[in-house]
Amino acid sequence: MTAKLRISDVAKHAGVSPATVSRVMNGNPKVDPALVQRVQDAAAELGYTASPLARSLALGKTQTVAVLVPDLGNPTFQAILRTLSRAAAGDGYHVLVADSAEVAADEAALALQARRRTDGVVLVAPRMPDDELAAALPRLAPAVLVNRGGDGAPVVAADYGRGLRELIEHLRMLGHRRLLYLAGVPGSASNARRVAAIAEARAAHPDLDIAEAPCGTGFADGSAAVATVRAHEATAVLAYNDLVAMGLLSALHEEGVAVPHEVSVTGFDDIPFARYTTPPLTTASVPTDRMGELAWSAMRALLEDDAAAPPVVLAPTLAVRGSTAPPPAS
Amino acid sequence: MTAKLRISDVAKHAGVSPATVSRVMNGNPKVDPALVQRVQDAAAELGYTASPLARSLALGKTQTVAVLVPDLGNPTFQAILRTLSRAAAGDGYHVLVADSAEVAADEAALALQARRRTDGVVLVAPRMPDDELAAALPRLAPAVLVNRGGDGAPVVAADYGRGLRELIEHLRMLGHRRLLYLAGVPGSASNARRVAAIAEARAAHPDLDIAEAPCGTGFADGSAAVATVRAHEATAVLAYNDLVAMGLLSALHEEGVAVPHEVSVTGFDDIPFARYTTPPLTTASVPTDRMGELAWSAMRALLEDDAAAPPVVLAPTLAVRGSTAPPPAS
DNA sequence: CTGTTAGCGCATTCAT
DNA sequence: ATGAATGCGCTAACAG
Repeated sequence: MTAKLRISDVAKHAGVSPATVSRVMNGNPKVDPALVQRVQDAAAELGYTASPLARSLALGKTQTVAVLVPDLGNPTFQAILRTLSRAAAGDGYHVLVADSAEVAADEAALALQARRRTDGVVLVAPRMPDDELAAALPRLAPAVLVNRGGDGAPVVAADYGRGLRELIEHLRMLGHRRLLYLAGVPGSASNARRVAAIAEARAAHPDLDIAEAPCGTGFADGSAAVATVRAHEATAVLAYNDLVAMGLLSALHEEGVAVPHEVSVTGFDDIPFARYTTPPLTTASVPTDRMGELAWSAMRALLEDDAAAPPVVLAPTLAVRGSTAPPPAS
Repeated sequence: MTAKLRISDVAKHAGVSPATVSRVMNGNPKVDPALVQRVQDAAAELGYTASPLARSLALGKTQTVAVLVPDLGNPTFQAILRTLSRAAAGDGYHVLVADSAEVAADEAALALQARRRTDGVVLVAPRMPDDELAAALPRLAPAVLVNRGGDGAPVVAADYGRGLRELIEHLRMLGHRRLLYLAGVPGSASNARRVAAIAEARAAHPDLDIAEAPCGTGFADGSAAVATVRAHEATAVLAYNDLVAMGLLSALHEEGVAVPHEVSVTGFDDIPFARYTTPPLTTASVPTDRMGELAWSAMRALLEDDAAAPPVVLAPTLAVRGSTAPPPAS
């Protein structure tokens, strides 16, 4: 009963040719209603479903897209994958995931490989150098870029610079003048945007003193940065992202430093856990769900409408919570 | 140069037959070394790579497995997907992901559909009823079950009952006698295991008073349970999982209830964020990474060794952190 | 060892 | 409107 059925089996059972069965299965309008019925009955009776594999080979389309992420453990990428996956499923597409495990050197090869089994690929925050990306893009098309610029592919990104600017402005309005930025990976595009935003803020507000310290992108990095933070005279800390902020919050708590009473802390991304830290984290909320949806829309446009979607840059929104407050009276 | 190359193109370029090219590409040992070289050169020169699609159709194998999860937003499933995906990639396999969005009624269909494009499917904590699962399994084979029992498929699971027992024992040793269990979804297998463990504990320790209250599985549920918790006289709360515990911790903090001084709280799963809550969460650490690896091993065994792996039940380990302490002297 | 033939399962010309 | 042939791109069985 679970034997593999071919289209010819159904054809015989219905007393028609394989071609007719194919037409019926694909809803081809120019078939005799009577035959349609007979074929459908036969198919139902046998429990037949066309082989997606054979179909893919014949049609040249797999109804599947690949999504390449640097790390499936990163909340931001998880959120994007989740919404993208659901949106794609809504349109009858499947998703093949590839995790480069943050090894930039493997990305291009992984993407190419995944692309060959699919109709297109979504590159989420690819870490590979610009020239490598530019070289790979033509071979990957149709492709969509998330959180990374590039030529030859629609882009869906968040405006990290703007997010940090708003965070800085928020702290400034609270009265903070001495800030400390805990940087992410030096080479990354996201970090560069933030650094640029800091430069702008300095120019716009000469009374603002913003120091920068190397840090990292995870809990442990934030936790380890506690010494640096205490050594500085800053009254507020801009963590690279929520993970770093959470690590810092945790370490600060252990050392008995009150947040936000003695020092304010901000994150970035607004991951689901951000609102449940102690105190709840003030952060720049990146609309990852929307990004996942838009990335799919862009891909679908390339796939079906054959038209490239215009670049989309989403503005993070400020989420003010308990980890920021006016600086201590001193 | 990016034109689609067929095997025949390489064959002509090398002056051999397509079959020979195929043999070379697949490392067939019985080919003249000279020809091997010529074919490899030709392939390299043209930049040829065999079409995975055509290969799949001819071989009847896709080198891809499907992973069905109830929710890509759940940290536990994310962790399993992550390690599973990397393990599979290590063996040259790809992963197709399907998210049922917690709609149990769609699971079987989704799994079947995904299975047709792949060589096997890993069902992670499927929510569908037992009879439906039993009916679907034969059609899904080869399949691997994670955190859910079933006939006809290798099982990789965590011993939730044991985890809760250890948590209870930990609290008992601390001196707690009145506990409150915040339950998950009533119908779920995971919840049933915990409830059974509670029954055992009651039987073993008559002096233990363990109440149960319906709650849920997310932050919001835990947060909303704060009223229930305060109404009870319990000195310790066993949250269904870490998310519930975090929501509760947060709400408790807002209401000025000191943890663990006034009340102890335990979680379950040990998600990455558990050690960064305030206070850090005492929880039963479920080895999700190991589970992802084992699930892949089981699948690979079915795929390549054609042998079913024996069921594996992993014991969670107690992670004692700051959210539990002896009950208040009262 | 190598080339030729025949599928894998389906969609789609092309005739009728 | 339907059936018969042809191709999608590759691998395997079969000769030679």
